[in-house]
Amino acid sequence: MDPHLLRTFVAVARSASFSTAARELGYTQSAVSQQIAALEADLGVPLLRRRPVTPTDAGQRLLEHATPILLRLDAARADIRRVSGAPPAHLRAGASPLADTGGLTEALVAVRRAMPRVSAGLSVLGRDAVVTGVARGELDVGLVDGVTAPSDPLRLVEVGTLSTAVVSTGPLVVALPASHPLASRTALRLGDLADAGWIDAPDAAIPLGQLRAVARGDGFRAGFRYDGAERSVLLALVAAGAGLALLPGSVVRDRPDLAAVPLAAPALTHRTELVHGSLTEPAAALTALLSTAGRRTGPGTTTA
Amino acid sequence: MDPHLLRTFVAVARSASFSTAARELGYTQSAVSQQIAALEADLGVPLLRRRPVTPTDAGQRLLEHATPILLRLDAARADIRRVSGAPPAHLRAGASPLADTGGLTEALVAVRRAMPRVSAGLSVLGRDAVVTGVARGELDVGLVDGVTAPSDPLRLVEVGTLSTAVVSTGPLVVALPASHPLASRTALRLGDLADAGWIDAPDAAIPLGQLRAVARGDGFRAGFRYDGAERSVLLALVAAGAGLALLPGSVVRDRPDLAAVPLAAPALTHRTELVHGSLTEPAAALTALLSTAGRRTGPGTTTA
DNA sequence: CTGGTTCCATTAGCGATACTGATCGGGTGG
DNA sequence: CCACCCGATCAGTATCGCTAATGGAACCAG
Repeated sequence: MDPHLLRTFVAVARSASFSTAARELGYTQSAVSQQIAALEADLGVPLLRRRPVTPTDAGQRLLEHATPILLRLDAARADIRRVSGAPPAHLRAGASPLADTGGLTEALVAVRRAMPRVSAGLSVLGRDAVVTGVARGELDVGLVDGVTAPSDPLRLVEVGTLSTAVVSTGPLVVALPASHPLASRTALRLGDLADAGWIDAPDAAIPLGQLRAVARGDGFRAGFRYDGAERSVLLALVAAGAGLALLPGSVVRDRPDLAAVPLAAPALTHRTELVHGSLTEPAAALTALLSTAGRRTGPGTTTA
Repeated sequence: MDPHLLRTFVAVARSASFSTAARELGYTQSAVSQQIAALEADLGVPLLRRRPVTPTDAGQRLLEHATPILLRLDAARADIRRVSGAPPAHLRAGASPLADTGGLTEALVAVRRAMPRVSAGLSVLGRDAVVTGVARGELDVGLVDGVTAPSDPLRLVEVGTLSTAVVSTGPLVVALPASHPLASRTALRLGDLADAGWIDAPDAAIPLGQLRAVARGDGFRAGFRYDGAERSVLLALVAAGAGLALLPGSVVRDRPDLAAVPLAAPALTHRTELVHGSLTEPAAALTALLSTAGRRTGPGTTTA
């Protein structure tokens, strides 16, 4: 179970082709074939059906493990690189689309003022991509948002020794067209809306999957899917009656054709958390500027 | 970052000796020396100080990653073995000392009656050992107990694709000597007891570390440590005034020299959860007998 | 100070490993 | 039925990773 073999196994399974994977990885087709054979010999089970190339049950299981293992190996590398070597001259931040970046932008600018030689960058990415980016060392800090009960931590992808700190929390609102029968309510219960028509907009609103996980209720069926991250487009969809959307209260500006009704029950808040590994020098300056609320640390970790 | 190298690195760091680790692993000392050198060359950093053998900062970081990575690799192996190959003729269960094994013992016996050819076994282990044992495939099912807010899952060691199900929940009680001033109370708030003298008995009572993590309060200092798992000894210690202990209500039998006062706040319950990977045939029979309450599944997993 | 001991590093040599390039064979589509 | 695509297999070779032997530093006893 050499990581090398795992990596090519993942590539083969993803591309459903030995030869394509070989080209991707810079091997010959023969090498890939032998690597897969070695893996199968080691585990004593066929992992792939050939022609067409499809994972077997065992292969599927291995795939589910391989990605996190490879991620964790990268994370270890990145972690070690951070503690050794000179402090880097850049500061790369990542944020999920709905994260509260208010403090971050200011802090980034402030760090650049204090350390003019460091270049700064900010990328907006999916929630998981932010966390894995930080783990891999491609980002120095990440800002991730999500929905939880007020006292619970966000449920992030587990990658080991990352620290988190709460940056801000706020209410959630249901966005409805102004003409909707519930638009005049002052508060809404989620249970009443399980059967409403929702827009599934993973990048522009709270993803319905996350909602189902937290609310434990089933339902929340998507009648419409929006794959962009543009908030104004999403709100236009809501106004046009494509469905409802759950959003952090802070992002819904007053619009005449929309109503934004606070969520009353269950008690859920929108929260953005700061994620980072052991801090490089510029990143430490940044987090110092951001750390207002109480610090918290991932399981099995201590904050320096 | 071959797992092979990681494994010997962990062994060397643990034993603080190249030669001892070599003997443990069945290598020559030379091989171990070369493996460590290879790892250091790969990462570009010294991982160990020699004479005496001590991890450097980078080595320490690597150690924190290596154990979970190796565990996860073992878990992948075990997972694959479970889906392939004949159903095993044994059923190995593990349970943490305070887990509610009431239903389990009956279920084990029932499975043996239904499938006379399977041999059954039960091991009482530490909480983490139960979870890692299940992950590694050394156990087919595990019963783990812990303390949480009523609607929260137990915070288990993260090893990937394990499923969990609630088996039972119950109240928590504070065990006090009968002569204690608070012994006559009908309920106690944990906040009032942060500064009391506690007995830290990780195997015989709720570990104070878990208590601190869940209650978010600091304090709960240990005035006395008991490393056994014998409940009667712990209760005798409490009666003798060595300190307080937090226990699941169900395990404190009436004793004249003891009081067991329910915990009123914060709202915490004692819960035992069933942990398992994909189920072998006998294990499936067992869990079917145990699954009364609602099923729940770990992040990133689906229950079959 | 000296000889012995312990421990890790280094080197030489050898067997195993893992790659490339070429070839084979089966399945597919024109 | 032929051409082609794709994965398996084989031969050959370079590299890797092990053992065995040796080297050198630190430590200890006398």
